[in-house]
Amino acid sequence: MRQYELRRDESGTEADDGRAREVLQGLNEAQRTAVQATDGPVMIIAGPGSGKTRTLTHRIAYLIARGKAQPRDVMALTFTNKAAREMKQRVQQIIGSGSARGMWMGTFHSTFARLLRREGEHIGYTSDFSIYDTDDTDRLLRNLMKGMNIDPKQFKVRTMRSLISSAKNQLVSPEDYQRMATGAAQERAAQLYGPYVQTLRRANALDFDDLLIKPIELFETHPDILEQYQRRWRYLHIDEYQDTNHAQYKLAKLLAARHKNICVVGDDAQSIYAFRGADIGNILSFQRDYPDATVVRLEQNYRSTKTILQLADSIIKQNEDQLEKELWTDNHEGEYVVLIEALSERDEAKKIEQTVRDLHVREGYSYDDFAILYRTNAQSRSLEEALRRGGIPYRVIGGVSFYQRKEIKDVLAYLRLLVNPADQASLRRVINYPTRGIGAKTQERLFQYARREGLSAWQAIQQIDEAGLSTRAQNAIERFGFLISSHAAKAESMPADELARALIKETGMLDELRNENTRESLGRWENVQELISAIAEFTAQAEEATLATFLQEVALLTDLDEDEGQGNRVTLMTLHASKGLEFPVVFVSGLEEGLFPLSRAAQEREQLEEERRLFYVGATRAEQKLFLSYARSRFLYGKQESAVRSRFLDEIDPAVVRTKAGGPIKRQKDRFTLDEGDAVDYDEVDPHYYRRNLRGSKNTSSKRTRKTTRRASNGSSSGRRVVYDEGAAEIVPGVRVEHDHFGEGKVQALDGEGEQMAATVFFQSVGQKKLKLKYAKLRRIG
DNA sequence: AGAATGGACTTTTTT
DNA sequence: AGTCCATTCT
Repeated sequence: MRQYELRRDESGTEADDGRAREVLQGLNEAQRTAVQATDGPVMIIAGPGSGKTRTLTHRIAYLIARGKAQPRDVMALTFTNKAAREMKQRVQQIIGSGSARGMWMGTFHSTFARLLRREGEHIGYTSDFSIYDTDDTDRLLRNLMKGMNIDPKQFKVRTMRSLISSAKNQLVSPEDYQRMATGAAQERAAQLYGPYVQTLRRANALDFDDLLIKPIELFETHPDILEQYQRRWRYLHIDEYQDTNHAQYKLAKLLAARHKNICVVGDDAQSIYAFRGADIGNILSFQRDYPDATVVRLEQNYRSTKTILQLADSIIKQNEDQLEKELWTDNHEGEYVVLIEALSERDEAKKIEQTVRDLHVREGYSYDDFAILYRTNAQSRSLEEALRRGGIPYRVIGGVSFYQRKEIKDVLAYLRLLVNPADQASLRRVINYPTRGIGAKTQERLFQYARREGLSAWQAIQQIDEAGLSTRAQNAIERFGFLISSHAAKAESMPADELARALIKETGMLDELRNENTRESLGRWENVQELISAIAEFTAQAEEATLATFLQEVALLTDLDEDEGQGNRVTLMTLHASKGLEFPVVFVSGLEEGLFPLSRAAQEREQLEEERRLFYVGATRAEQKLFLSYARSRFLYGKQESAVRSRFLDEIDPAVVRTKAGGPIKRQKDRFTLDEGDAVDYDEVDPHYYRRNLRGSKNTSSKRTRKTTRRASNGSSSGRRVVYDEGAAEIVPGVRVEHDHFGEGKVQALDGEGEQMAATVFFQSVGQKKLKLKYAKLRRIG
């Protein structure tokens, strides 16, 4: 594509028209309509693989090419930082380098963090505020709960956090929430909400929700500032609009109110973040908010084969809530979608690994053509093991990312404390790490003293001699105070990376890691070094290159933002993380009841529909080949559990799916009929049945329906599933065995390893016995 | 103060 | 299996 110089002062000339025409090249009719609708509100309803981000990008380029807007008039809000980066690069590719300068592109969170850096002082935040992630807020909440005698066993911290979070997102104040809270959990959350907000405030800290609601507060209390930004951002673009929450919706509305040049892109069928407060209603009601909106549908799919699209369509058709949309593609028919059936999660992983290897060797796919998707992060383990065994390079996205690692968070906490001494969460985190003689008791006294005197913890440290502590404790605290303040004093004169290095060195963290001298501790040591390089790199090239900015941006980074990166590797990630990506070959694994859909989600229609959309998202990541897999038993939470394959497999169009052997797939209903011939109805089966513990038969659910009781007790018939595993002993829970003395019995459970392996067996003659396999000669029968 | 040990409990997705 | 907690040991 030809490059253009940006000529700011010649907008509207013929040359610019030519440039604008070029921006439209390679777009289909619908995409062009969306690009050219430059005035007023626009909603683009776009299916997967329809080039929606591309359309948005070209629209921005078009606005500039046509002279409708200067780069600084444009704002684009994306789902990930990476998406923003790519969009910026694309715009520059299309209309010339440097042409995106001054554009605000980024996620909602990073964009409004930036805004608060500039304007936060108007509502009482200095620009070096700390951003608390869920780890920090959970700690903080746990402390509050302790102080208020709320039992964390009865009311989980994460539950409290998410209740408070949704109240915040709904813009409900602590006072109002106290009034409207119903039920024990909500009432507790209402109790915590006020103190929680105050603690954050005192710490000059913001949580993720604050990054959105504080700007709203700012705009509502300072109309002049709002107007200034309304004037500036004349063109507002929002990608993945179906995943915006109420606060984001409100922000968009405020900013667009003046010019109404708001362009949103989204797909209601891909809304998968309701648990985080995303409101699918935002996209469904866009036309109500902007009655004169231009609505464009992007229905042509450029990504997937006809077969894959047909499968995806058969999934999403099952949902009641959706906007009308007819997806189609010019692509090839493609191959059947393949269902991989496995006996255990190890077996599943092995079969996936073999398939990857096979396609790599026989069909020449490169490793980065593959993505393996799963519902929960815990599932990556067995897949990783299989890939490692097979010598296939891979990378895992999500899970514990670099900036979530303990050693990194520790260092970051030190640095945050330097920048923002009010930051209480960080102070608590590092005050006694590495251990320096400030134990729990001393800390408690310190915080008590601070509270009594109405001081921040940091202020209390400054005057610790008045706190009446033992000399030893006092000295330890003074030393810690000096450690922080002496380095904070150097912050002005020293480059951030050097400062970080000096501080870390003096804390003794590095020595401790080195002395431990294990592979893990050396890895951690390297991570810390890497962090210091990252700080150096950031300060060398960022626009606002302060340590505070670094810390804020780092808090908002995700694994997804990482560059595709080095090397040719298979990608492993959750279905959620796969949003917006595409791969030639995709595996959707773990299609089992209770896992996908998750058992909690299967209860209510709305949640079940979200799971189904998640399946839809996963399936539509695939360009050429799609594999679905499930295992008949799975090792979860320390136990081997049996599993029934997912109801989603029954919902998909059987005409496009084949088993690995090439045969048509059998429907669940055919396989798991009861003796009487009744078909299995998912709604009637106790969900616990699916995840019944095969070992230890005691804790089977008491709330089984009549049908399932009958089914569970009827030994060898079609409903019974038994755990097998390749290479595993013949003796596994569920099999019938024979013993020289006791006769026939059934294995209930296995435990211990190697020599110590013992089986709990129920014998008809003598009842339950626990026998060491080494001594008892058990023979498997049947 | 801090390390070591044992028991209870886990059971989702993430900006 | 891993984590968090309380208790006990050093």
